[in-house]
Amino acid sequence: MARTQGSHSEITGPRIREAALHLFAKHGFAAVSMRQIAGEVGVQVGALYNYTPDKQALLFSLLEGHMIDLLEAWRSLDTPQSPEARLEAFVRFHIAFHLDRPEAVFISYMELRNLDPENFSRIERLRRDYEDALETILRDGVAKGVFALPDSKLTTLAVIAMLTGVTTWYRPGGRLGPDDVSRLYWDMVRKTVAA
Amino acid sequence: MARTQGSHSEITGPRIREAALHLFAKHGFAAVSMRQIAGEVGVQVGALYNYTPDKQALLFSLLEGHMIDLLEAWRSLDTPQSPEARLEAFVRFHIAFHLDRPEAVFISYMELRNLDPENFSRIERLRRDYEDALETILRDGVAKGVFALPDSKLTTLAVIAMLTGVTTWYRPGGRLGPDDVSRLYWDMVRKTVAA
DNA sequence: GTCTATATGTAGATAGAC
DNA sequence: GTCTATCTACATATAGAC
Repeated sequence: MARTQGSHSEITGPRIREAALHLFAKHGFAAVSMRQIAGEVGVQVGALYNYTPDKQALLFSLLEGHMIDLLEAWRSLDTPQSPEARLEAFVRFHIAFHLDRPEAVFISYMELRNLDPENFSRIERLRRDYEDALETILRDGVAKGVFALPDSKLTTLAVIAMLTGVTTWYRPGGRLGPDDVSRLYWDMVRKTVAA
Repeated sequence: MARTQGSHSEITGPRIREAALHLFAKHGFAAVSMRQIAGEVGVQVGALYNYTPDKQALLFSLLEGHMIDLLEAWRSLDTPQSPEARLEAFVRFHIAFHLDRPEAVFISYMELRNLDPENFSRIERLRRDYEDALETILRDGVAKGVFALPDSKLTTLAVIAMLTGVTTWYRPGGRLGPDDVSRLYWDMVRKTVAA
């Protein structure tokens, strides 16, 4: 799908990122060629290098963008006071955010090993920041006596794994809608941490 | 690391599978070349094709072997009568089995999309068999009134996601040993399904 | 900013000697 | 059963014209 020559800087950049996100999610970073990405966008392969220095930087930028979006979205949310209400807000936020961008979630878990070491560290730092948000809620609830958990770090990781797992089976138009899913997961989390 | 010529059929096959498992887990299927696998084993690349018709078949065989091992191990376990005891047995089994072979677990989740469609279906069928084992326990507990869950399929998937998540952070010699981990996860699962 | 052409390397898989 | 040599295809990335 080659395109006639011309300058399209404002739209080509985002389209490259979208195409890369889509293809990386479907086939995996290593299995996707720059030519495939170019083909999906409708440009020739050389044009991609006006927008990214190399393939690795393109992957990193997608993963970093996703983590920054996640943290920003959570921080800009008006969170309630009580630990229970804050935990419920976190559960519902996490599910809604993740169901909204399954491809970004997918590559953010799957393609970590294709990052070079420095890029990997940066993503891990962002991930830890997000985990800390949940752990803080849990610790606070324990301190106030409304939650009971033997190990706040392990519970944090277990809850996030459980919630993120929703993206492996959820399909729009399926038996359960997003609100059903949020409610059911919140039920489970609530019981898990209950005092 | 080339090796002098000679016949080693009894040992080369397993060593190829080990090397492939290790390299696929570390770098990803698509990022690993047949030459790398041969190098790790200490043979030349042509020799690999005495043991697998192609790279795809090698991946499938690793994933299928893992799922069959998992199902066999669970089925050969003497499971108790009561739903609570059976659920506890499942949780402890799942964690012990998964902590024992982190690389096979890892590629079994990460490399599904690199299977061709028919191979993918076969692995999915085995995975569903395993999920059914847990769902049967949960349904039984609900019928007997000892568990309360709004949706046995969703709870099945949530519990498996939570338990399998242990492989993403567990490291031998870390703060928590395998028995600690099993106990803590069992605590969480028990509360989640409690009536 | 995009194109075409290309440099350079490496991939999966096979053939035939030993 | 393994080796060496090779076929064919495709990879990332760059140079220079438009």
